[in-house]
Amino acid sequence: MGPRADTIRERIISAADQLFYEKGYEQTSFADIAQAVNISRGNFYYHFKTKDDILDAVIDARLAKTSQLLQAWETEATTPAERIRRFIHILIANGGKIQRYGCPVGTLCTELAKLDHVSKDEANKLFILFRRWLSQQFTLLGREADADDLAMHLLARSQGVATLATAFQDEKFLNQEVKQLDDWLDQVVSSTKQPAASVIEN
Amino acid sequence: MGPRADTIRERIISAADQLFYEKGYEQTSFADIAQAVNISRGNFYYHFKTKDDILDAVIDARLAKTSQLLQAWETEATTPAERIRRFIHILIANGGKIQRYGCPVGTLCTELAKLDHVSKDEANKLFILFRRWLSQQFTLLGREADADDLAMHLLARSQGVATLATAFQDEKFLNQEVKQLDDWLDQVVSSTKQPAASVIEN
DNA sequence: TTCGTTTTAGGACAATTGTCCTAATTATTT
DNA sequence: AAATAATTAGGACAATTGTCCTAAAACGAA
Repeated sequence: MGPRADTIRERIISAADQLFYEKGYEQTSFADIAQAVNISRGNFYYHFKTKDDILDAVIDARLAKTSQLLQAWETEATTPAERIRRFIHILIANGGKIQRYGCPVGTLCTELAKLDHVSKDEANKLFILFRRWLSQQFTLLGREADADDLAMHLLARSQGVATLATAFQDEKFLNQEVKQLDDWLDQVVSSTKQPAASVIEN
Repeated sequence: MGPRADTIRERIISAADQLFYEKGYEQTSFADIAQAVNISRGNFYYHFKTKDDILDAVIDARLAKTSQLLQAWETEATTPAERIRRFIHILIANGGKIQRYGCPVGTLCTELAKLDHVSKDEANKLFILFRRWLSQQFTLLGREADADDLAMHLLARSQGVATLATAFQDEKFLNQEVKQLDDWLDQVVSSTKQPAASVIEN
């Protein structure tokens, strides 16, 4: 495959990734991507046969990047609560882009669902990735019983905040909701008897 | 305006409304709408000059329909808490469609935001309509201080549930989250001193 | 250099897009 | 019945879409 770090193929994927996010998948044309990468539209076919192929490559890239991010959080943050908080705070870290373009995961999945696109399940894997990871963190927190429910709940809350932040472009609201999520997490932590790590009995 | 109940104009708006919801605005063509209404593509121009004109008409129709719905809730439900609960439960009432196409308000606003469409502010009025109405109900509940925050919070929660319900097609999750919203509302009510409405005793 | 492979640019292709015009057909009024 | 207005169908229009072909250029190995 591509050992070199900056192959044309990777530059195409990177440009498509950004454009799909900012303009949406259907609204982004071959011409748009070609222009962004500075290659001719004809040459495009050499690297990707169809537009769907690009989409799949972009989703794969996002999956890899997300996987990497989650892994980094695991090494950077020592406690599961801290890790979950990292997730919550991407709402602020990416606040500017979210206010302009929404959540990259949610908006893509919603668009593909409406199109009934063949790759919609592939895109949903991005959600699944976060879901599994969050679920795992809640389990480590000692909430194995409802870890997945908590993960889904947090995912939903984040999605909702992102959607309204896009519509209203309201940074105060965004910060407010993040604070509430922080409080919610604190409550989950404090209402849990004992972290499961290194604990013998439940 | 149109006194007759089933003019071609209204049938166009109705068909466009549905198609915009199911396929998205950009992904819906003149041909799609013309076929749904069973008129020729050429004739279309007589009723609407541009596609943007249809969008504006659809948004206006949705605003009117939403306004009517909220007003109906006000007469059907006597207490503000009951009215807010009506809002929460559209997630279940429209559950099937939401799982397939997402929330009609959220998905339209997000799409228009990404397109940076001229009518995006017009579409956002749908959100504003709900926001104001919910805020008013929370005020009646006796929460004038944070009524708007509560309204935004509830809006966000609903949007998030809708987005994940679309991605995961999970009815159990949807019902679960609605129950949590119900509980949340109960808590808001019980933590409030006195309803402001003309009630003598609670 | 010469050969063979990789990569490129340019354009053809049919289909579809939103928009717009015109001639014919209805419907309404006189 | 005649005249006027409202509504329609059909198609033209240029632009853009995703896809695909081919000939030239760039490259690397011999």
